[in-house]
This record gives sequence, C-alpha cells and structure tokens, in this order.
Amino acid sequence: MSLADPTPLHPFLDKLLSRSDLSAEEQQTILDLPARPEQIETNRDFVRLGERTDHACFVVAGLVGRFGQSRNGNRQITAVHIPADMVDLHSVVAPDACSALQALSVTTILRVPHVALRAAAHRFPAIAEAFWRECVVDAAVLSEWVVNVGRRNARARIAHLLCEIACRSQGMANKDGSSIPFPATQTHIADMTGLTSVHVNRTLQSLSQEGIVDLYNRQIHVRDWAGMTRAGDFDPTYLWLAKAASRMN
Amino acid sequence: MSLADPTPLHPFLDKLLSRSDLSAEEQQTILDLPARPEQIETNRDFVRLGERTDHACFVVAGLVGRFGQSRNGNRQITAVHIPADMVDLHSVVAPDACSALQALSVTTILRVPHVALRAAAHRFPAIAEAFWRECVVDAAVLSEWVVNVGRRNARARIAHLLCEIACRSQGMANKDGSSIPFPATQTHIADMTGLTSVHVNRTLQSLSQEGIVDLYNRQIHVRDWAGMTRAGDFDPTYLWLAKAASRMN
DNA sequence: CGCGACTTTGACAGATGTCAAGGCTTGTGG
DNA sequence: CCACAAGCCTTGACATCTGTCAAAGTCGCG
Repeated sequence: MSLADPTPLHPFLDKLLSRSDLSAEEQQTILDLPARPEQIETNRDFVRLGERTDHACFVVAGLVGRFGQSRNGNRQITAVHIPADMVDLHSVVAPDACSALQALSVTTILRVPHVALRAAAHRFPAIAEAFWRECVVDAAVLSEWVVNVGRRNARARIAHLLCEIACRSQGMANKDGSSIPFPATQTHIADMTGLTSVHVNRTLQSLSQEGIVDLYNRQIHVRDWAGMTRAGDFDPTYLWLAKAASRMN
Repeated sequence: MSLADPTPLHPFLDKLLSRSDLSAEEQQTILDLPARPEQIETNRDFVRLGERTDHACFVVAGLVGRFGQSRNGNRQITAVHIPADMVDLHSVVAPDACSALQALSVTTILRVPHVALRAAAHRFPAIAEAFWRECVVDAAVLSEWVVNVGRRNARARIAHLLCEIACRSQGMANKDGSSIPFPATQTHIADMTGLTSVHVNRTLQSLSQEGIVDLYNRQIHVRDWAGMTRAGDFDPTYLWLAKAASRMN
C-alpha cells in the first residue's frame, strides 16, 4: 500500500461488511474517513497508559499488543491485533487509554480522528451499530481469553491462541500446511497466555514434536489443524466470522 | 420494587447518565422502554449457550454470572453482574449468545426487548453512543480480568475481585467497616478467578486472618480498604466510575 | 429434625515458575 | 565479507504455588 492510496480504509470497510450491512452511501462514508499513515518501530508504545487520544488506530501491517498494567512488573497482553484490525475503536467513546498499545514488530498504522468516526456514527445509525458491533466482538474475544488464561493448561492455552490468530487471519479456511504471519516472540506469547517464556518454549517444542504446529520465521506453520483445535479446545464461534450469525432478529 | 413500578428502568438510566450525557427527551425514551420482570432461582441458566435472544437482561436484585465454555468440564465465569447492571446489552448487536448467563443467587431481572433498544439507539445517536459506551466499559472490565487471572497470584486475584465488586457496588465511597452484598459461593469465586474452591477457601482465610476482608452472610466485610487495594494491586480507573473521564474530546 | 449444599482440613501430586548459563540469529558497521 | 552486539531461544536443576482427592464439619432451608 502506498501512502497515496486513495482508499486505504478499504480493509476496514471489508471487515465491517463481514459482520454488518451498510448502504452504498454508508460504505462511501467509511472510505472517505480521513486517515494518516504512520510507521511504528518494534517495541514502541504508540498509545501510552492514561493518555487521552483523539484518534483510533487501524493496523495496515505488523502486529500490535495491548498491555495491561500490573504494579509488580508482570506484563500481560490483553489483546493482539493483526492487519485489518481497528485496534481501539472503543476509544471513540472512551478516549482515556487504560492500557498501552505497543508494536510487537515493525507496524504500519492509520490514525483515524475520533471526530470523523463520531460524526459518521451520528449521521448514520447503521454505522453506529456497526462500530458498536465491532467493539462487542472484541469483547467476545476478551471473554474467551479469560477462559483461556483461567482454565486451560499451557499446552491448550498456546494452541488456542494460535488457532485464534489463524482464524482471524485466514477466516475459517485453515488447512494443514498453511502458514500464517505472526511476528511475536516467545516472550510475547508468554505475556498473552499468562505463562513464562521458558515454559512457552518448552510447550512449543512439544507441540512441534507432536506434529501439530511449528513456529519459525515469524510465522505459524499449521501441520495438523484438527489436532491443533483439539489441543486448544478451540471453537471459533466467538469470533463472529460469519455475518449471518449476527443478523438482526 | 413492585412489579407495578412505573419506572423500573430508573436505575438503568442512572447508570447511563453516570457515564454519558442525555437530553430530557432521550432520558424519557430510556424510562419508557418496555421491561418484563422475572424472578430466577439460584443456579438457573436464563440465557443458554448458543441461544438467539430477542431481549437484554437488567439485574434488579441478586447476582448473575456469565459462564465461558470449556470442553474438559472446567467452568470459568467471565463476568459477574450486580444490581443495576445491564447484563447483555451487547446482545442487541450480537444476539447469538456465546456464553451462558446463570443466576448465582435468587435474582430478579427485567427483560428489555432488543427491538425497543435498537429503535431508541437508531432514533437518538446519543443513546446509541451511550449503549456503545456501556459495552466498552464492560470490555475494559474483561480486559482487567485477563490481567487478574493471567498475572496475579491467588491472594491478589481474590482481593482484586472483591475490590472491583466493592467499587461497582458502592462507587468509590469505600471505607473500613463497610459491608457489600455478594451472594457468591467460594466455588463461584473460584470460577471467577481461575482457581479451585479449596484454594479460594485457604486464601480467604488468610486474607481474613490478616485483617483485610471477611466474607460471610453473603457479604463482603471490608476491614482494611487500603490493605485490600494493595493486596489486589487494584486501581479503579478501568471501571470508568466518573463521567468526566469519558467526556468527548 | 434432617437433608443438601457449602465450607474446611490434611496429605500429597503436579504444573509452572525461577534462576542462571550458554548457544543461536539477525542486523549493523567496518 | 567479516566481526560484533543485542536480542532471542534453549536447557537444566530446583522451588513453589496451586490442584487433587477424600473425608468431616457446618450451615441453612424445608
């Protein structure tokens, strides 16, 4: 994508349309939102804890982590965002950041002003509803993370995380042998799963020896998708990948 | 509250107003929403996994838990709801329940039809925004739960949970000696914190012996609020208890 | 008064964390 | 093209927190 791309927000519109219906006019409104591209280096916070933001961030390329605070120094990543995710759409209605956003690899984001997003939502109820729905899906993912971290052992936690990334990245078209970009370190994975990097390392080795998944070259290499979902106790329903499921009643 | 109460949704309006601004007309629209009261016995699911709902549930009295699924039989509560919480406002935009709702004690709820909520949101952008904001706050709580379960030890997890309930229930006016209704069993607390009931029991005993909190009579008895927040590594910012913090920018 | 649900205990097991050291990649600059 | 540094991965030995199992005690409701 060049910086001069006339419709850099097309992937955002696509994501909205995957879960919500929007008229042609509403779709155009999304595409017309102002967006300022920015490149973020690895390990740099681009939204700091407590900061009041005036824009939301859309991931074009790279990987982003949301870091929860904990005074004793332990870090916990509460959410990961891959390309085509609007990282903090919720900041439109709650602009004070209560967690930090950090690039886990070199990342390109688009900054979209709150005023523009709010104006679109106020003008078109369907857009407001679509934004609301996106936030609800993010919450569903968080909810699943609570289960993951609270009730699964290391092996299942890691497998579940990798399944989630695979589905969010490829839709449900996962098959043995596919590779999914995932430039996170083992320490990052530890912070996502509430484990230590040492234990992540050992668990990853055993998942690899079992012929289930391999992680190298900043990619997830799926060797046995069925085994992976079994190991991770994974059911993708919560990701709301199909629009039908969220249709009006 | 009698079943004939003309404005049973007043507590809902109050909660919305604590974080959002609504005009007199908008406020009246909230109060005029149809609401059907219902009493739920302890341990009864009133929203089942996978069910498509056509109404949201508001807690008038009692305690509600949202249960995450996990095939190996381990239960995890991903959210608790106390009186004055709208438990599943998010179901308005995602009606297929991907977690079950269960009464943890005898509970009175109000069922509010999605159609009415959606109509209000479509007619008044400020109401749509207020609903959206409530869902975002729920997500912030979930995010904090990920940190709690992922990175804190048993003592801190439980203390943090109790601090959260205290603040959500009493606002920030917590002081030593106050009592907060919390009719959950130790097994429920275990399911909220990702622990076992045996370990919860032991940890609760030690918190009690340290003179920090006592749990009996279905209430939290705060003995040392400062010590409790310290033990739980608790910072209430994420609860968005003050409207100022979420004001437009 | 009695049943069922909840709490409490003890002994023991196992998963995960801690610490510390060494090896490997990768990117950078000479 | 080589050398170096920084970050990342890997390993081993050991510690500890939390889970498991099973039984007994307590409380509250009918």
